[in-house]
Amino acid sequence: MNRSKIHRLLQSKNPLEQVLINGWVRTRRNSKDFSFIEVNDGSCLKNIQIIAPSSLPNYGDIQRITTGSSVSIAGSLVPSQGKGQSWEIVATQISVIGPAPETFPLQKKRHSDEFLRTIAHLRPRTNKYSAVFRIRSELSYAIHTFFRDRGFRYIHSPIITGSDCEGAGEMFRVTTLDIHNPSLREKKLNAEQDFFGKEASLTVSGQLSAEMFALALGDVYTFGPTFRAENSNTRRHAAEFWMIEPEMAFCDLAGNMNLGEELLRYLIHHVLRECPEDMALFGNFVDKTLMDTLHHIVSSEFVRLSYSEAVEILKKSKVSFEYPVNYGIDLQSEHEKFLTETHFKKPVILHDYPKTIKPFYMRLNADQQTVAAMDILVPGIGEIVGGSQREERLEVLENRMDEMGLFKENYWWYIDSRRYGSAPHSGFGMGFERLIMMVTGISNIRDVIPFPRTPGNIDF
RNA sequence: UCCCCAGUAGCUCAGUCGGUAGAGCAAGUGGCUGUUAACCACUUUGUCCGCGGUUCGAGUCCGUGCUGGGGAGCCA
Repeated sequence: MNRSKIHRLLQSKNPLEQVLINGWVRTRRNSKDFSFIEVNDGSCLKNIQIIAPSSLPNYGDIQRITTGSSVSIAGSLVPSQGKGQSWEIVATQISVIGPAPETFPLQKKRHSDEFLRTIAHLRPRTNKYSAVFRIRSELSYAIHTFFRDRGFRYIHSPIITGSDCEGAGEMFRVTTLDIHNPSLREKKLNAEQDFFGKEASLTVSGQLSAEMFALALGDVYTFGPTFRAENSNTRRHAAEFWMIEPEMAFCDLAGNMNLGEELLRYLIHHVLRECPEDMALFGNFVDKTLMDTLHHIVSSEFVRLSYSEAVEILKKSKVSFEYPVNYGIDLQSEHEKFLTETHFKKPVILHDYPKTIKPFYMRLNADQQTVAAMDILVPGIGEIVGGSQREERLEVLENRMDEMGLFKENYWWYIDSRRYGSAPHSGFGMGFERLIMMVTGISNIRDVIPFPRTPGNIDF
């Protein structure tokens, strides 16, 4: 007999004579002539109720099945006589595959997120975390669908990079040199002896690679792991996270903003439609306002505002910020929060920032003072997307790099793309975990990634 | 890295004015029962985060370290 997923059985239109399920026991209750066992197999949020009649040969063992045990159950799917579920399985055969002794840490009660983080290997067996990771999977699928439908190609940009300064943050060094080897230590380690013959790091962004491919395949995107060695200790930062980076040739800043807005709306719409049960859990137990917030985001246009307009609004707001607002200074978290959560109460796309606070690759505007940058800010999360139109003019790019004191030799290939058939192009990076946080209402990034990596924490 | 808060039973937490520790859940035993995080009764469980100090006496006060959380910066 083939194993059925509980998700399918619960959607059944008719009783089924012979079914087989495998899964993990969530709870068990004894009754007079039988035992109720609730089994979850991860295929959906719901458990299926098993009726284990006392006539089963191993009924004695069945009455001692503990929460967390894995079981295999054969029987028939019948309409439930009790309230609370439409189908249940009357078992004809039950076997315990792997028992869970009483030290099993997950109880039939609510646990704190902090405790569950200490047992990250077991937390996907809870309702909330299984829902998070089903949604994470569904969002990944939707991202590929979104881009494929629009003719984008998926590019696998390298994880290990030799570009020693991509400008997006501190990098993790990659080396095969043995720091425990005293002879090498005495000789002083140097990169020429190393695997690649020069310094190598984990990527902080696939953008530069994606630009090269956009200038060949037209519209491309990357979707992969990204690494930042910043000593960030916040609920919004991880040392290893996933990022989606579309890059479009012959596309300006407005087109870039359109794509970012369209992508966010599409993804929210997708999970609301495809994962209603899991989403209801977050709406009920994580954030009561989640559904209203998401429907609002899907149905209303994002606000588009230039940096200087934003500065004006903040100055006129009469709110006493801890950090004063002034043109030329990057906006602080409290300012972004005011715009998205108090003033507009919806996502805001800020664009055209002063060039002094943005990286070299962003396209210089005609005013010579601002660059064609854009950030999408959402309530509760802050920056979820950061992007720009790229500087496609060779001389302007080289001047900018000189101004900012970069070693152009390290970027020879990047600059080369502006020498041969250069074209206007734009793109952005979207933090995948921040997207999941927005969609689920979960407030800590450590709870939306299977095994989070943060400063001082690499267990599991 | 900086600022603030917390750390007590397996989990979630209470512990008053400084007088050496408690509840619910879990676990164990028995009962009841088409039950719904079942219910009822009884039972077990402590490096009060570590180290040092003040005190006749510290879970409680002070110092320090560690761990966790929130905020800031960096950003996605």
